[in-house]
Amino acid sequence: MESKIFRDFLIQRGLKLTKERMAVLNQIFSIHGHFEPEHLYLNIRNSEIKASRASVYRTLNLLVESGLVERISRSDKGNVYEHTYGHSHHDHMICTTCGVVIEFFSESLEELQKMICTEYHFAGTTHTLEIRGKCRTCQKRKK
Amino acid sequence: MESKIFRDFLIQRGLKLTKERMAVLNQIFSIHGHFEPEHLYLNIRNSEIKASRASVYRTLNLLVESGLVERISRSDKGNVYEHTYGHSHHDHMICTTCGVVIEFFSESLEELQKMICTEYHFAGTTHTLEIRGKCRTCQKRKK
DNA sequence: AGCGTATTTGCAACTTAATCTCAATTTCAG
DNA sequence: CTGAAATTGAGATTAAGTTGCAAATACGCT
Repeated sequence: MESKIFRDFLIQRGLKLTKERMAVLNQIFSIHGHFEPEHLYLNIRNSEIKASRASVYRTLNLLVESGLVERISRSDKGNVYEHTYGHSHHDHMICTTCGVVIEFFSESLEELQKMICTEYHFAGTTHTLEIRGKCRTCQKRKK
Repeated sequence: MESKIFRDFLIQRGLKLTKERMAVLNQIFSIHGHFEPEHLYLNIRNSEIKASRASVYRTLNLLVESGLVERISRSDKGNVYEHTYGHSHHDHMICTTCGVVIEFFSESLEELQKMICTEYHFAGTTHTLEIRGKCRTCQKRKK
């Protein structure tokens, strides 16, 4: 469970498990899909246990370091994150017209990337692939 | 030649070809590889024909719209761009230890992405693939 | 359970990249 | 050449995210 992982991460670093940190963690794992820090902060403002903007950002950074959360892109309006625990690796297609995000995964793509890394003697650990274009709906809408 | 392309782009949009815009264009195409807007601005400050920061940023956006320049990533410290004219498509491996950027291209990777797009009924136009990890040198350096 | 201390919090001030405002200047079609 | 429309530069502004610091809190120790 994610809170156990986070707790262990904090202990191992000599950090403390505060209610604010738990509030941020819970809020993130109650969100389905992607989120922006500001949106996250607003949700927390309206929840039972609150946390300041500073704490939200600080906790978010800790969560990224712990590996529970990943920053998946930087839009013109700040970062976009998603939680990765219980959420296997995937890449994104982003519609430049309506902004919809389609998640996809391809084993062949992963394999191919591994091969390319080998070829370049590069020890790849993570990657981000973002394909931009038009989603099915927006293609139709275009006269 | 890039200045002709830019000129045509401007005319087609009813915009004007100013010396400041040319200065930005020339500076960008004299840079080999990647650049950051602030760095670009500083170079222009020291060149023959100068342009203000505002003009540099405005021109940069126009160049991206014209397709001559591409924004390849958003680091913690702002955006990174590169010119694409006379510079065929490629992706990047970024060493998380020393920051070196390795450019690579794989036809199979491109093909595979096209297939995936078809599968998802997505009309992909551009993509960015960034593989992070350790470069050959940093792997060796690691005891 | 209570103590002591190192960590954390919240607030507001700050930082940094990038955009905007607007008066003065420049481009360029006619 | 002329004049309308676009552009420029300087500085103000915006917005995301970070930081300093005094007060509050978590938690190992006894």
